[in-house]
Amino acid sequence: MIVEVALPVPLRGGFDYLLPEGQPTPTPGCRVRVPFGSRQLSGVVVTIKQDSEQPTAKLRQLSAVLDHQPILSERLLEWLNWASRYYQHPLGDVISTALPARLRKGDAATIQQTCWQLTETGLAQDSQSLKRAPQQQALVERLQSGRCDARTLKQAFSATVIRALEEKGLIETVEDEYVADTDWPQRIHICGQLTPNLEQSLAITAVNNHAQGFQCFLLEGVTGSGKTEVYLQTIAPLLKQGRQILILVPEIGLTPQTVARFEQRFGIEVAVLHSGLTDKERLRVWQQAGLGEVGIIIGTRSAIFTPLANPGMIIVDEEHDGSYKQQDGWRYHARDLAVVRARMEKVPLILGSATPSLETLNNALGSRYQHLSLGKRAGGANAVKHQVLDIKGQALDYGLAKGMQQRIRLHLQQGHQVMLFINRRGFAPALICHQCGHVEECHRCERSFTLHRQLKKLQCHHCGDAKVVPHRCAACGHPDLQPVGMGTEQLEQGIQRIFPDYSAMRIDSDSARGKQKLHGLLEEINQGKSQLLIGTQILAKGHHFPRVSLVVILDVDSALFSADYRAAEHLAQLITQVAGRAGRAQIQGELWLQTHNPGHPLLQDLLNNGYQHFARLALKERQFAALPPYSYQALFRAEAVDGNLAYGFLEQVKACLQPTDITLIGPLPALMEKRQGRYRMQLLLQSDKRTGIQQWLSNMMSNIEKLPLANKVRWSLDMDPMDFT
DNA sequence: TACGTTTAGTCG
DNA sequence: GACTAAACGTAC
Repeated sequence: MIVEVALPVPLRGGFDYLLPEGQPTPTPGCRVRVPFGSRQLSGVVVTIKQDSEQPTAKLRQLSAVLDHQPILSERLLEWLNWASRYYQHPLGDVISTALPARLRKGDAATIQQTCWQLTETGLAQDSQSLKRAPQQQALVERLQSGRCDARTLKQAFSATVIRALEEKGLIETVEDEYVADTDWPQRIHICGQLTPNLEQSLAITAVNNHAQGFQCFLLEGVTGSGKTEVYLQTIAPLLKQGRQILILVPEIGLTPQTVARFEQRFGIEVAVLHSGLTDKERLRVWQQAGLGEVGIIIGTRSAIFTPLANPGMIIVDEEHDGSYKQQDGWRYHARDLAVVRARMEKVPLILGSATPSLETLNNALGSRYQHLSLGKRAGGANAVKHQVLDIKGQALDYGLAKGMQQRIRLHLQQGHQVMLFINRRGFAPALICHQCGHVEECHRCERSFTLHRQLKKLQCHHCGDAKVVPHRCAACGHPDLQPVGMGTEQLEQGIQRIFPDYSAMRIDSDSARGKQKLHGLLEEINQGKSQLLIGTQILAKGHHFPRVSLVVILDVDSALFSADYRAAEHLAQLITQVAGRAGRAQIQGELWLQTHNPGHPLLQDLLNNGYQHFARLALKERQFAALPPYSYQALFRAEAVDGNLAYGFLEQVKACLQPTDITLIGPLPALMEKRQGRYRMQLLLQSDKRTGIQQWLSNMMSNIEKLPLANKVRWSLDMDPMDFT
């Protein structure tokens, strides 16, 4: 018997081991401990086979089998196998990212629980002898029908009763296998269900009609159109059947309110997976979900790996959100993995967004996904008016044109709140010497340091390096150092100067360090403590600001002319999301964009015709330029202290490619050419057929790994890259 | 020659 | 990725 094991090492393929005599054969999905070089590693059994391609002499024996039951179901294992091939990432590493840290380290996968049972004397004794202690008598009688776990017993009997019987030697504790508690479907009690409007009804019916098999839905609904209500009503019948629902939300969107809404509607506990959990808590949720003890699991990106005993549906909320893409190690996209998982589990998948990604929209328009639209804002809130302000040749105070200042004042005087967006943290993005023009730069990234006045520091936003603000120019020694450009800190200070009678609040990742703090600040905003809100994108996600009537985006030009072809899409999403979160029925909301290019066609289209129309136009542009989703990309990244090595490696990769239908672009320097002291190069593969790239990669990856420069540079492959920094 | 440091190669 | 043995460099 040969056991093939996937190990958490950056090497392709499994490793074969011999099963020691007398050992029970582990099934695929079980963890095992194996000798690997000079150390012991734990991995997961992938297959059991009769013979190995390796010479038998080379094979070593398994050290131990860690699980009696597989911790990964056959289906999950098959899914991860697919993912490993699709992303061209080693299976061992894929499996290890999919497992909770505790299981990776080899902790027990089964839950042990403490149970009470009668001792031998307890069994022999007649319970009538305890007549004078009715509680104790009841307890003994309860245990006569079998052991009972400590938690349940504590609910029925006081600790004193238990202790008394223990001291009498009638009962004792014993460690026992945990029995899953799966009666939550009976506890479901639907409350507070809203009457759906026509569009919501249509969407709910459409999903219900396909609830028993795989079907992918795009639920495109403007903010406030009641997407959540559709989720709630489509999952209700599934939950009642005891089927589990997995919900993915963006990192920033996982709020206690979201969780509370699901708990209130169904009256059952919702399991939550987010970055704040300890390893132990995370393992517990993983186990509960796998045993079928929880009906609803809400989590961020990595929650897609949660096992489900009886899956009913997967929902990816705000599917366009960038946080679904893992940006290091195995660069998976949780939304894309969700599609494949739903297909394998034979359950429906809902992708929800007010501003769907062009990839998803394209799938919906091409009928691969069923397209459901919610166009009306529930509760009759007015649509926010979009307008542009041409700032060509205008004098700006802290980035604000005079006309804009007047408009802001108008809204403030009406007692409303005003929100200002700028895409830069800190005080100023650079510090320049007024005498010689020298700019303070991070030597590891060759980018200017951002000035943080509050922290009294210069900080590199690319590597996190920080130093104290110098008093003199490092080049000429002159003390006249001036900030250039503007960030949130400076805007806050400036806006306070222009509007001294109103209070300003800044919300960015500096001021809102820590999740709790962000929620606190958002609370304060909605209580009306500040009238002027200054922030970065962090403000745009997941929160409503009913008192805000005016939103200003200070600079949209950088996105319109970015080297990243997705920048316009992301800007449009930001603008639409922001507009959707401001204002309410009684207040006519306004959104203003300051730009030097008021006539830009995409901007005009967005303003006049809304995101839906813009997205279709942007898709046409992508099609014309043969960009995703009309072509498929894979990106080789390489970095090294010596830029020539990174370049040379990618040249070697390029040389592996025979002329085929794959277009190669590069090697080119990354958009951020140097980072943390390393030069970064990229080689982009593009093809109009996904299979073309896939085939070439699966044939070539092992050759690429053996290239002479492959272990001299740090390199990685990014399937469906989302950014080119 | 003894020691610390970098590098190439391997892992079943 | 982590580890080891070999190669290399340096001090005495």
